[in-house]
Amino acid sequence: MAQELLAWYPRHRRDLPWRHTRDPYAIWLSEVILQQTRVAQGLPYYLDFLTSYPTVHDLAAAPEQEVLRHWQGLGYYSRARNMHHTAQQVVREFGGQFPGSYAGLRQLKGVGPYTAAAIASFAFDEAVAVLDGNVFRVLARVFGLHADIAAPSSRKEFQALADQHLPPAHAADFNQAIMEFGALQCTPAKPDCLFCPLQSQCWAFQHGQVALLPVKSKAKASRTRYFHYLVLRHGEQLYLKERLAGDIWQGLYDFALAETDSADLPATEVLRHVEALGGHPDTSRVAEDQPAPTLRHVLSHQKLEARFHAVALAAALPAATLRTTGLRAYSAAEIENLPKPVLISNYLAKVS
DNA sequence: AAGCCGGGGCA
DNA sequence: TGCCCAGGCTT
Repeated sequence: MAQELLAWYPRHRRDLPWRHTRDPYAIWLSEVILQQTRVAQGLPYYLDFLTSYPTVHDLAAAPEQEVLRHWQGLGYYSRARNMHHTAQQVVREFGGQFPGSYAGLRQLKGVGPYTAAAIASFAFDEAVAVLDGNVFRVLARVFGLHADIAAPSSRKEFQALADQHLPPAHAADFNQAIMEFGALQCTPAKPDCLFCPLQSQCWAFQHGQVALLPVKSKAKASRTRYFHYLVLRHGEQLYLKERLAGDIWQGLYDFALAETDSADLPATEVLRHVEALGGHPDTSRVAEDQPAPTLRHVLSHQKLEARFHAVALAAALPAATLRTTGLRAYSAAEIENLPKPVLISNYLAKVS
């Protein structure tokens, strides 16, 4: 298998920027960005990060909020927070040098089994096999493995197989090759079996089970949440707050939020929430602020139905409210520079 | 082992 | 609508 993949790779590989470097920092950056992310989506972010933060020292010196703003739209924001934390750790504890082994890399926050193996093999030629969604799929089909790839217990079986087939002298190329092969040839749907170099040795092809493998148990259904945002405006400023730990979008900014179990929130309830914040609506403007736009937003595990209730205030919110809620008035220019969930960006684009 | 954490592209 | 994507952290 390794021989076929190593022959296939140079003829089909995509020309991607992180394949032209041995710099562990650049490779680490690309791997963190590409976790659960398609190449096409991650590529512009990789270029932006490398331009904005050419070295690990630059990234470590940046404020976390600025890093999150650059990450805006990529999702899984803990990746950005962990990445920033790790940059500071690498500078402070290792003099700006990344650990040079799988075991050392594995100690870094946000660097799990996949990413450690990727960096160790790509940057340091260490003979450790990567295991990502592509590798799971290729191995399941070629070797006819029916273990549930969503179950943590089946990892050992796949990892052993990958390690066994990894040519120690060609670790980097083999890892790149098998992932690229999964991304381009042995795809989830409609793989190109007709012109596949592994056809003669592929268990799934020989047994007509390509479409049945890999086996993956279904994720449980996601829940629906109803967000009622109070878009409080005073003059030319809007009130926003930072989202805290314990829920989605930690570290990003949104509006004052009332979450209920209904898509509707009567005007009297909106008013009650505004007054609870010490806000006094400018009654002369209430009419023009209706109706409240609704945006739907789908996450991997939640469906959000968000209604944006715009309220013009006759006066600024009291200082006590700002202290207890974290709300603050921002100008449009300031808001542009805050890291925000795509849902909030979409709303702002819609009303501006 | 299970739950949680985004967003986009595609059939 | 459902599935997948160069996964990792917390409980």
